[in-house]
Amino acid sequence: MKVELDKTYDPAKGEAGIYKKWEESGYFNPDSLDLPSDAKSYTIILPPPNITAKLHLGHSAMLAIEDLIIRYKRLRGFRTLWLPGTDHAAIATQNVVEKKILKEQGKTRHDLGREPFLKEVWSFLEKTQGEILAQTRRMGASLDWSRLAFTLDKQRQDAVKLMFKEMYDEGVVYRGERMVNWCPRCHSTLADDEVEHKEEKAKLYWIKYGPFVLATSRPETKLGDTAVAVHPDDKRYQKFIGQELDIEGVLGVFQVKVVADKAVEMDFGSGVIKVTPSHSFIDSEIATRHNLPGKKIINEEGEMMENCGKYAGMKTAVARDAIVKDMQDMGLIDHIDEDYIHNSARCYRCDSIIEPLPSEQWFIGVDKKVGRLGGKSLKERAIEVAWRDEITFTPDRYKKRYIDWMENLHDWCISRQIWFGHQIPVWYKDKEIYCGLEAPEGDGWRQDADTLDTWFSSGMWSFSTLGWPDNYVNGKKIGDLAKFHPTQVLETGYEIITLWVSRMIMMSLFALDEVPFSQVYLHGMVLDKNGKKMSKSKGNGIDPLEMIEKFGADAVRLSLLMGFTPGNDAKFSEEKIETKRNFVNKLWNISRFILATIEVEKKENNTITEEMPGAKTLADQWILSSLQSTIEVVSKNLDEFNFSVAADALDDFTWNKLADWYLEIAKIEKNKEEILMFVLRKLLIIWHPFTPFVTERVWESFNSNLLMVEKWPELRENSDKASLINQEFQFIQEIVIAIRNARSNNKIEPTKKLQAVIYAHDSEKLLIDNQEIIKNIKTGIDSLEIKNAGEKVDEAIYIVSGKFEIYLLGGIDSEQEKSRLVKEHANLEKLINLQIAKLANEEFVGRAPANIVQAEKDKLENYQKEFVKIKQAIIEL
RNA sequence: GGGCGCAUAGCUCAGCUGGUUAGAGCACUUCGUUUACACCGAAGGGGUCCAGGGUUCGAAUCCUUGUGCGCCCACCA
Repeated sequence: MKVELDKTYDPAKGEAGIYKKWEESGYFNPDSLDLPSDAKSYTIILPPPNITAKLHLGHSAMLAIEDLIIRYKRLRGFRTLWLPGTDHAAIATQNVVEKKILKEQGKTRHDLGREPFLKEVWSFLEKTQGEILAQTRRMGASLDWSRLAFTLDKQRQDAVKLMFKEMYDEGVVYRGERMVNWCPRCHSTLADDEVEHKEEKAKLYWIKYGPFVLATSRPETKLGDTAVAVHPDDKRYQKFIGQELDIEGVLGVFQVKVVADKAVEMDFGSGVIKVTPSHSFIDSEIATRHNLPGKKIINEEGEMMENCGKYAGMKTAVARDAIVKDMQDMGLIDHIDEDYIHNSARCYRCDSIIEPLPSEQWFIGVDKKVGRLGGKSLKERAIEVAWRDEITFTPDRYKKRYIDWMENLHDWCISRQIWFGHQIPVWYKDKEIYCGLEAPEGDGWRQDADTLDTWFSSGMWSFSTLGWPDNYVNGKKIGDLAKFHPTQVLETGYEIITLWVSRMIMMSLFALDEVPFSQVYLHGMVLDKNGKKMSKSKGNGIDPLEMIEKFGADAVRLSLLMGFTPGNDAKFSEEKIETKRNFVNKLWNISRFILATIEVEKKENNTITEEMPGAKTLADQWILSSLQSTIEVVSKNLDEFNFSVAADALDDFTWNKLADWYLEIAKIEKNKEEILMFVLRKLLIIWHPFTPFVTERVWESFNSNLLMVEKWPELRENSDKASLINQEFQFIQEIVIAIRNARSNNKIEPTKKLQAVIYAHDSEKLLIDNQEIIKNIKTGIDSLEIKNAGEKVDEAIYIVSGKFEIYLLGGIDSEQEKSRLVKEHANLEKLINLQIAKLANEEFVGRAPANIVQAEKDKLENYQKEFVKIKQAIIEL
């Protein structure tokens, strides 16, 4: 039978059906793959998207890359597992839902209360999670849905509790009163890397402070001052160091001590700073070094506390104005800088100004030496595995960034005063404290109200998804954990190295004493066409679903895979997707043409063979050897994560070699069914990881088995013959292009036939063997004479190169022809002079390798030959 | 303040360990409905590879300085 494909590829027509077919086959699940028992595993755990909103293009890029890797490895015979999941994203989700209920119901979470609020959160996330999973399927992601996980489902809750308890028992998790980043809006602590620093203009107040004048941007914190500090080497203030001073303040006179500390910069301001140990990180450190008391004056609401007299209850910003006014009345303000630029710390989720506060919180001690880590700390082990290349980074510059960041890591504050998340598994009763998986027996126990930082649970993602702790018995991995951990590669965005990658490494080392993955591949950000981050508020985003509907999932995938290099951001536009849609259609039409020329019977494993079909002509040999080297290049670059390079090579083979040349030749030489079929099969297989839908759809038109689990073509060295074949075919191509060029140049009607005489120097046989190609492949030659050499032909268009001479009869436009020859002549003259100069340079001839010098000599010789002939032709014209 | 990245055709980018007349796609010009594809085909125009200096027989490629843009980290009261 003949297979007939539609004239243009319509992605909408088949994508959903194909995805369903894949899913129903069960092959997304590695347990269903038909593999030898010793087949190696290849695992990627999907970075779980936050359930705060539906997916954006960045997620699509991630899915395209990971699905590419997984499909490639599956075709290569690996036991591939790509495990899906979503992230509860504690604080982010809570913020979104808080905004939602405020808008819809006019209520805060406190109006609702903990349980009703959490109910709202769960119904919200059910909806977004559904959207996210649907979008993921639309991209064609071959994820094992049977292992779908959520960072806050029952299994993960159990894992988190146990992890917390084990860390608590080892003393890695501890509770302590420390300075924390406090977001008054979220009413919670934040980790250091959840704080963003934004440059902005503020006022800098120069205030009279006892014998000093000093600068501060936060005069209201004066109420919490317990010292002033100067640099130990500052000559101006030597005599004050160690003194107790009486300072006049808005609430009366108070005492401060003068201390000397190197943290103070002499050149900034007046070189004197007021020290507010309870509301500044730097001041807190100074206070610790000098044993200074702290005085807390701002509460968790961001309000001045009762100990602030008449300012009590005011928000800090209000109190600041009030205090400044009072100080002015008292003559305590020296002057005010109105446009002082400084960095303000803000919450990465709600943009509120961060208030540093002392607070009792839970921490992970990254410097705590741990028995199970061989007496080393989490930090030490996490750095060590990178140095030893137990984990490698692509691009490798991120290894340094990772290590730098790790080395500066402070203890990680993990408790959050929000409701949505893993509640801390600790119970209190009077002075007693209990950490465990369940509430302790007996009355009067009260569970810690706080929840865990979202990165605590996502840090466990590599192994909590694979069945830890159930699959970890007496220090031995069993089940999925044994089969799939450590995973092979973590593919994620570089912006998340510190937040997530590092946490995963520490958590896995602690729980299993092994790395979570052996490679980290980092992709860049998808920017809009002006190079700006896409964001909802800017309205410059592109909705992936809309693009899929318009151009198809394959086109969207290709547009995110090509033109992206590892770790670098890339600009993106709808036009780019459009060009990829065009390519997908080209691939479809190549298939359409081949299938239309061939009788095929739809059957299982349709005539697939590792044996190359016999090549009858040069073109046959050429396309087969090109295919072979393309397979090599694509495989190598996929192995090295150079996805764009791999796709470029495939694109070049498909369009420039197969479609533009071989298919045209097939129309001329005929009887190529076997080779066309062979090439089409291989082509569909190697394109499949990039464009799974269109390839599967073509495949299913003549196969009853699935392309998805086909076998990747074998790699073999291209024979020495390949380079000769290539050279010979290129020779034919040069002649064809030269003839077309001459036609175009002389403005010859496309339908007008020409006569040609070719002097082939020593390649007469080669050209005669391929004369049908030369005559018919868009060259319009009706009679062709080929000889090794011969007489000049009059009244003909003359084309000369180092390798051949062509005379074209029947269409000459003398003017055009002359100007073309003159141009060519001038160009050659330039080249010849360049070569002569090069070869006259004794140092070049003396020092450069002999083969390079010889090549340059040959080049010159060829130029000179052409030059002479062209000169002659111009004269005669 | 410390670190990293980028600078190549109008646009988006390739150019690995230095060696053809520096490439591709889009855009542009001319021509084309020869039945796979106009989401196409053929031919063509377009670049002192950011600037200065250095290494080398030879530099877009290596070193150095500078300029411009972008990012990360730290942070100034």
